[in-house]
Amino acid sequence: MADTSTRTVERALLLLGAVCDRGRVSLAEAARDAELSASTALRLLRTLEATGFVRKDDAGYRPGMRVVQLGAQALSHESLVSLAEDALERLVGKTGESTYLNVPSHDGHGIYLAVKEGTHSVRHTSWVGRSIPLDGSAAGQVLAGRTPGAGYVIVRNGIEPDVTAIAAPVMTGDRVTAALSVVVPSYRISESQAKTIGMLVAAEAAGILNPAPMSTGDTA
Amino acid sequence: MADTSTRTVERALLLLGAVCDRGRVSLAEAARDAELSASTALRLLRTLEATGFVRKDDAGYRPGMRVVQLGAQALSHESLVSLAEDALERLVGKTGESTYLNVPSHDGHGIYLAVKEGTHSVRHTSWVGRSIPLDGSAAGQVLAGRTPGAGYVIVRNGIEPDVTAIAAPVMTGDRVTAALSVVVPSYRISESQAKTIGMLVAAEAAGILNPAPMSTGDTA
DNA sequence: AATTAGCGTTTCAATAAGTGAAATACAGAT
DNA sequence: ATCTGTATTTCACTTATTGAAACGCTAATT
Repeated sequence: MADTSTRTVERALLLLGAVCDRGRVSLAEAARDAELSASTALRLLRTLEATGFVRKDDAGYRPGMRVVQLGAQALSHESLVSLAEDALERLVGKTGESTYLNVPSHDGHGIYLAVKEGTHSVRHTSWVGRSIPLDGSAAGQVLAGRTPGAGYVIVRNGIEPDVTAIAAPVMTGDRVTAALSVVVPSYRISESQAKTIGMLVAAEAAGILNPAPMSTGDTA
Repeated sequence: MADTSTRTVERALLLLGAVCDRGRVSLAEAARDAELSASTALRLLRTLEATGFVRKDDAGYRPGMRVVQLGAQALSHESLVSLAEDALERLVGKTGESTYLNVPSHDGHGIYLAVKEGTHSVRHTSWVGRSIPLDGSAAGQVLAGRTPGAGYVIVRNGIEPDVTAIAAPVMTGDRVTAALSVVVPSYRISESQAKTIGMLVAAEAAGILNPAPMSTGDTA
């Protein structure tokens, strides 16, 4: 078990994660986050800096261009979107309603990263990349980490009148990466139907980054 | 200065870059790309895998969720979009036309990641996140790496009739990260005007990830 | 069928490389 | 003037990384 890991690299990546999580950290904070001595953290952060994965300014360390670049590449290529599309497809199949994948964008907004339109002739419509305010939307609450114990959020007639949005978090570890949501014309859905869909969405959302158990194990 | 780096980490990040660059690599390819011995590459890739930065399937290694996650975070926070917005602003200022930042999306499409509308009352209009086919569009050619020596691409009446698109690549090293484009109603622009704008766009695009020398230095 | 070529993987001894406590310097708060 | 927290450097210790070599495997090649 121990020989599969490379401690130095693990630590560096941990540090990178800490920097990206917080957006901006001081050396001491990062070191505490990653449980490293200041000197080690400093050395590793410098390596990350030299490779463009973090940038340093007066206030501390911040995510670097390389992260953005690789992230954009990966995000584009497939990954999240393609993984989510399966889930979106299934949700449309089961509900007939329009389904969306949202990620946080800048400044209190999120964007629709993937869209799968519903099959009802009266349905909610949006487009990939549309920006929505996080405040007051179901997806927004989810992305803000304010998902109640049930695992999903229902917002009736929030930002958009006449529609009910049901969203659940796509998690990576304990971070919310994206929100999966179903948006339904309010007149068509009862409270209990909404809850049923909520559980559906939550289940699909949970499966996106934690793929269902497969036979291919990491037996090593 | 050289001792500020941590070789193991550098190598791991190099490997990560190789994986993300190609989208999917075999161990041997990655090892060659990073100029590492197979055994070292394997060990490092396993660490990256264990931390979620790469995933492994039958076909090889691919970018992992962590990359997507951190990338999305960083990308949202600011970085590419906010950096590009300066350039977009300047282009609108100089041309009066709508300007866009495009990144490759999945399956032969790209999306508008940032938009700055022109000031003319008759102007091209689109929205953030709109998906466009890469094939036949100026941005598409740029994103596909098919930018001619001039450094920009002009497409007249391509996907959308009546409009002329002028795009240039946003590079990171030798990779195309995004495309910066200006879209103009064709009737308003001559061939030579298009070329002038082309050079403008190319210059702005070049500056986005290779910021121009500024007075605000990182004096360290 | 036998052979070659390439890949993924494991092993292991050599040593290169990372480690962290301690010391230094600095800045702000008490 | 003292204290607390930070960023940084140094250095002896030794752990953890390294890469050649060997292995088993699959897919072309002869």
